[in-house]
Amino acid sequence: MKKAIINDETGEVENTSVISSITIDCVIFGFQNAHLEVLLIKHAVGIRKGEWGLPGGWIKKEEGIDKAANRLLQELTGLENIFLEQLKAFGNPDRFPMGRIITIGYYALINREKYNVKAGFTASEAQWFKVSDTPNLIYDHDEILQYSLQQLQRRVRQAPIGFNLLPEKFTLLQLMKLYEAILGVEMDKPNFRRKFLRMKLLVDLNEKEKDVSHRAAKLYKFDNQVYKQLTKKGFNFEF
Amino acid sequence: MKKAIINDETGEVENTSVISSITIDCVIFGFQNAHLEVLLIKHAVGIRKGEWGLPGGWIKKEEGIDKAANRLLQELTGLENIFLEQLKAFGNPDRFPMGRIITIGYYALINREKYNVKAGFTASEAQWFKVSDTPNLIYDHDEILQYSLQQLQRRVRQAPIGFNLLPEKFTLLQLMKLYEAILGVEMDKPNFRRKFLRMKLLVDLNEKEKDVSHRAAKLYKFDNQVYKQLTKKGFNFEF
DNA sequence: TCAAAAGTGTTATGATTACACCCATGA
DNA sequence: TCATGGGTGTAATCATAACACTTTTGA
Repeated sequence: MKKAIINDETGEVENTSVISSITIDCVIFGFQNAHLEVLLIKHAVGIRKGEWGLPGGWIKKEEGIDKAANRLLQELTGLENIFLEQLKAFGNPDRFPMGRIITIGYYALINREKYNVKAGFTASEAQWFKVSDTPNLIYDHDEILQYSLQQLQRRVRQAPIGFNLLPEKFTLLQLMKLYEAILGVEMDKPNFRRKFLRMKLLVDLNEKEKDVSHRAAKLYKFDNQVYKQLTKKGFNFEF
Repeated sequence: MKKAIINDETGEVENTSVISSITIDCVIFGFQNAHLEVLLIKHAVGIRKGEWGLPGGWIKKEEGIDKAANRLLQELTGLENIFLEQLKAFGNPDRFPMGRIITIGYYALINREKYNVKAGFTASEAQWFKVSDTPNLIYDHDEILQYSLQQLQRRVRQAPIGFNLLPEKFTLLQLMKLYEAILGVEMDKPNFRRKFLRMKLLVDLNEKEKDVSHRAAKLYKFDNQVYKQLTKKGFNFEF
């Protein structure tokens, strides 16, 4: 993590096994109670102590950038094989006040059910925030978060990446709430279910919800194999 | 340009006013004779002499990355206010054989009518290639080109960026050929014209083609102001 | 029996597709 | 007059949107 390597007050780099002019910052999205959330880190030391920012770190000299982002994510969450995509590089000359550092933004989509089992950070250091209700972030992290949201909204229409935010088994209403939360729109339940079922991307698990105080809904899962077979000539997730 | 700063044989950086671990590489697209083209540079010195690659260069210490990309583009083409967007960072540890250098990819769309007037490079150094018929490129530039094509195909459906490749005045068939070239599909002429005209994005110039050996077509222009007014709730350029 | 969400049905409207066909112009 | 592309018409099909309605379940 950043604090172990850079002196946050002088901006000097204290470890020469990394590339000193580039960092990685990662927007980690989760979905809970029909809300899109983001995992933020509270800075423990330095002049920015107590302020919130995106999790990030350095790239090792012999390490690819995707690999570095995966490593950081694994250090932070304890999870492997997380959905992770690069956003872009952010490089305003004044984005980091103690020196010229370009950062490469990533965003990850995680299934909060898995995350809760073994979080790598204590609650005081890392915390989930609703994306609609985040504190002011350090450096240009607000800009990176903003961009990642737009990117998520674009990508979720091009490919079925949203499923990475859901548990393996989910109901159609959960799926609809997910799209509503990401795209910030309201949808029609009957039309949504027909549209999605017509795509033939969901596998009916012949199971039902349990312990709900209303009619139990069917559970589905997303089958990536089926998707790959169907996706010869592009797919559309417009809503 | 790169050759002025880096020793291509040793990989040593001979200029300390730049960030030595990051470069910029730019895919410049043009459109001519119903073909999508890309501008490549022939390396004049070093061990890669004679091979083709993307135009690129260094980022100055006090310079933002978008600004650096714009500067490079202007040095190369003599044009200002070109459409330019970042692709992403490319950072495989072995992408550049003489050291660990991460590159930030950009792509630009230029109107070839304007470019031909005042090219910054001589014909032996810079040359247009059809994207369907490019030579093997140095380093990871084939990967960057490949990615930029996909990105162009995605972006052209989300926003009317394709117009940057056309002359200011164009016919509907030219526009259709552009979409066909970018997306690699065949389209139906009557349906295309109706669909595009229905969007109300084109301004009828009340002018006609000249010197064509068939019925002269109406000329249109794209009005970005109109687009911005219409684009409150997103637009769709699916074909 | 009520609330809450699951799930089905129906209809109007509009977009898309796949054509056939006529028009204008220079060679 | 022919080739070339410009441009209009039309009908079948499909997707979408809006909303009324029935079903299931636990409290």
